[in-house]
Amino acid sequence: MNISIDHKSHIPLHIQAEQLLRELIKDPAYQAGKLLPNEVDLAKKLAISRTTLRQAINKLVYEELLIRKKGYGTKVATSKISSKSMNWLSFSQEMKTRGIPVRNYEMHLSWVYPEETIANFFDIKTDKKILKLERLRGGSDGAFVYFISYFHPRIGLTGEEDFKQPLYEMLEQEHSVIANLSKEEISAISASKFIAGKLEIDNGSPILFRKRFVYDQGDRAMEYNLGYYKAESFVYTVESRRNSS
Amino acid sequence: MNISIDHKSHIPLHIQAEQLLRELIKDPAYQAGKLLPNEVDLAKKLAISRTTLRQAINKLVYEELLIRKKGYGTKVATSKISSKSMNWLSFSQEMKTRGIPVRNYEMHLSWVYPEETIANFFDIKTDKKILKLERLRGGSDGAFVYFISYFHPRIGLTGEEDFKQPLYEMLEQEHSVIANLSKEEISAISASKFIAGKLEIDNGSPILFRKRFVYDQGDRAMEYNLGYYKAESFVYTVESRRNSS
DNA sequence: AAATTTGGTATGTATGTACAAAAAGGTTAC
DNA sequence: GTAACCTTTTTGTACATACATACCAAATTT
Repeated sequence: MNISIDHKSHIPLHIQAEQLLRELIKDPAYQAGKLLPNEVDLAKKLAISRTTLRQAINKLVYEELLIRKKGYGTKVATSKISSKSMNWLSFSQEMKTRGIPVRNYEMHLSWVYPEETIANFFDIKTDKKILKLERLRGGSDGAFVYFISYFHPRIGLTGEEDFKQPLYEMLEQEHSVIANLSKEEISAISASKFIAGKLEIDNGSPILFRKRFVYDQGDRAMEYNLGYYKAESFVYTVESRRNSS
Repeated sequence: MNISIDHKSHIPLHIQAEQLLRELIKDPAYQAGKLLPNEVDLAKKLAISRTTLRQAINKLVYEELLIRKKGYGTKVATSKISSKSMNWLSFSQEMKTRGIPVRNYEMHLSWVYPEETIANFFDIKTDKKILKLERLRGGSDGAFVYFISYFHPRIGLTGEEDFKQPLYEMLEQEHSVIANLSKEEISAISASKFIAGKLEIDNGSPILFRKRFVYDQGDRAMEYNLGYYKAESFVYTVESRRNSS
């Protein structure tokens, strides 16, 4: 076992050291809390400089796999963090689980020149129009969310699709595009005049604002979505668990 | 402006450099894609070594705020989704990853009879007082969040603990209670008079409100936490992936 | 005009060195 | 006993230096 460092390899030493460490800390003894060899000794043993070794250790420290303590040593973190277990739901599905029937109050399709941020996200130029979908949606007693979606040209949307059925199902069936990864930013903002008008609330009322960056199976940007939720009517829930081992 | 490095300060140079960079890249010119000054020049200008500067840059690269290209330069990442999907972070940790030093503006401990909802969550009676911790926290330029925490009596908090250090670390070390599961509800609300007063904003301003139910390793309720975030100052990020793999 | 070479620039890799600061454990004095 | 001090161990901070490698653009050749 006991892999070692190959100085003649074209693979950088700190990368080799990093991989070596990853293997090393799989040892139950280390998982149980045993201290790693100290930096100076380990560097000597691997025949690399302390600086190079630290480069490797630092990476694992950043990933919260290792914990270092000055004057004490380095050990494997007791429980690493991962907050998967996520709620990957479209709006329709979200509402269904809440038992609320969805209604579309307004729908508007248009072709627009993308703003800078969107063009950057899609990695396209700003001189080519893309499809913009706006929807005012809610339950039986009124609208409570305004959505704006932009789609990557790669998908090949014509604007003739049926946007009344669940969006992601349609994309999957009609265009073989599967949403795979979503990065979301949730914040609170004041309602602009436009949004306040749509949601029929006072100007400046609190809005739960959700930006959503959606990627396909190849982790390529596919949709940029903005959601403006009427304050009282929407709660975003997140469940995260620490997983030891 | 143009902050510089204080060699006499007790704050490590690479930390100073890191904060300086964080400020620097807020400049719209850099956000637009302009290249940062090259390492050698910048190090010279700041009167620190290239190694030290690289330490700072590396951290931002890890956070996906900066992108470096060999033979080309360093620029601000285009879609700066603040990465790190881990919503499992204590407030102190959250701030640390953002490079904002935490300050406690107010702290108040009290023993109160739990409200119905809290008693239900903890599965206790309402006639026994529990510990309530209120904290007004923020950065160097003002408070931006008001926290209210209730703790399960099982933990055995006396109120004499040091609540200035990171909460979950303290609980783990002093009371061997490890937070394991967290369910969160995020919504937007209007600031009540009380909260508006604490955060020094107008009555009715938008607030990002986070309810947090925290469970220990045995999935037993341990903390009930309410967070009122000043609107502009906090964005909640979530990253979720469909697991078809 | 198009393809290729080359040089300049910037980051990437790697080492050696020195001292600082925190933690742990042992020693001494009371 | 135990509190205060000292010593050792280990990570933290910081610098100077050298060469490697990728990217870009300008000069050169085809």
